[in-house]
Amino acid sequence: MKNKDSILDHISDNDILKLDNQLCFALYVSSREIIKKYKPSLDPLGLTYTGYITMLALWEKDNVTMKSLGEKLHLDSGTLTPLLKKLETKGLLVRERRSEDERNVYITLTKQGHELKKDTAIVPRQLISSSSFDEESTIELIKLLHRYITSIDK
Amino acid sequence: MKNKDSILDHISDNDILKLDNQLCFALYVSSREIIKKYKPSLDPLGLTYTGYITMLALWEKDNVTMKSLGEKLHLDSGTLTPLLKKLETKGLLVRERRSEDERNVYITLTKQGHELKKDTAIVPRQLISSSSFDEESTIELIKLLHRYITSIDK
DNA sequence: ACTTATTCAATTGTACTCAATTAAATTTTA
DNA sequence: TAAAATTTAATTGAGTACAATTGAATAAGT
Repeated sequence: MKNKDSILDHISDNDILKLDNQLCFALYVSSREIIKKYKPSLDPLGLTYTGYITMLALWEKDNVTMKSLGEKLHLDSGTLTPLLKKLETKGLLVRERRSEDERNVYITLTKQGHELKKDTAIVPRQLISSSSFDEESTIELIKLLHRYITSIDK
Repeated sequence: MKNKDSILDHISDNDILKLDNQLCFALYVSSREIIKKYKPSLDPLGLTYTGYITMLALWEKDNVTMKSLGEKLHLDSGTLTPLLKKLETKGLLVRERRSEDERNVYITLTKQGHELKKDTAIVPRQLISSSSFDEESTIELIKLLHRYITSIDK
């Protein structure tokens, strides 16, 4: 059984180093540009981008350990500990250790944290409606990215 | 002429806030995860990820102003000034103002900067060959991302 | 020419992001 | 059960990102 021909077999050093051929660079730019677009919508809510996606995760499921939250968001304690402390200070959530296993920190939304969800629903709507990228391509792109993340995760 | 039905017309607040429906989150995770994958390849070269893409841009075209380099990389002076100073300290490039317009800082690669290109060509090859994501999808993904970046830029 | 506006890089301050280390709690193993 | 290994969060330090401000140089307007 033959291996399929790979692009790598024929591409020159010069071409393989071109910025526009790098998946990493396309992801890097896209990610930073889209995060910038969120700022005007998030500022009035008092949320940073990282705070925003953390709240999205918690609105889906709170009363979770920091570890499982970190796995969902692909963030570690170095990022999450200070971020969650800030969100706690803002009154959106509570961090607590429980006697069953004192190592874990459980994150639970407060009433205020739950209530913020209503005001936040306009955020993705604003983003999508101000975008000139068509819905079909957006859905296709999200699907491809999920497949990519699954492949890179292992 | 009727407008096409938009997903936004029917989707619930709950669904539109789901993490897995957010393009921004898929981009955010993909970008950070792929950058992490580069670290083992870049460490031996003494390059950070940002230093790496900066060198890619300069290997395509050096003797450019910081401004035009920043536009290519979507980075501003707050990020580039300290980064370029570090790359200059490492002997990879030179930063200089010219009498024709003292506002601009021109970036030029040194001999050492040019020579690093040879050793770097293995980096994207290592990444691609260690990836379980197929080439066809990768190319498709890059194309979609370029279209997306073009659309978000304006 | 002179004033005003613009451009560009540098600086400052805030907020991540992550690798590596530390310390406490729990689990596993001998 | 006592020692060793593992798990979990917190901490530390380096390196970005980026908005906002500053200051110098140049361009535009009068």
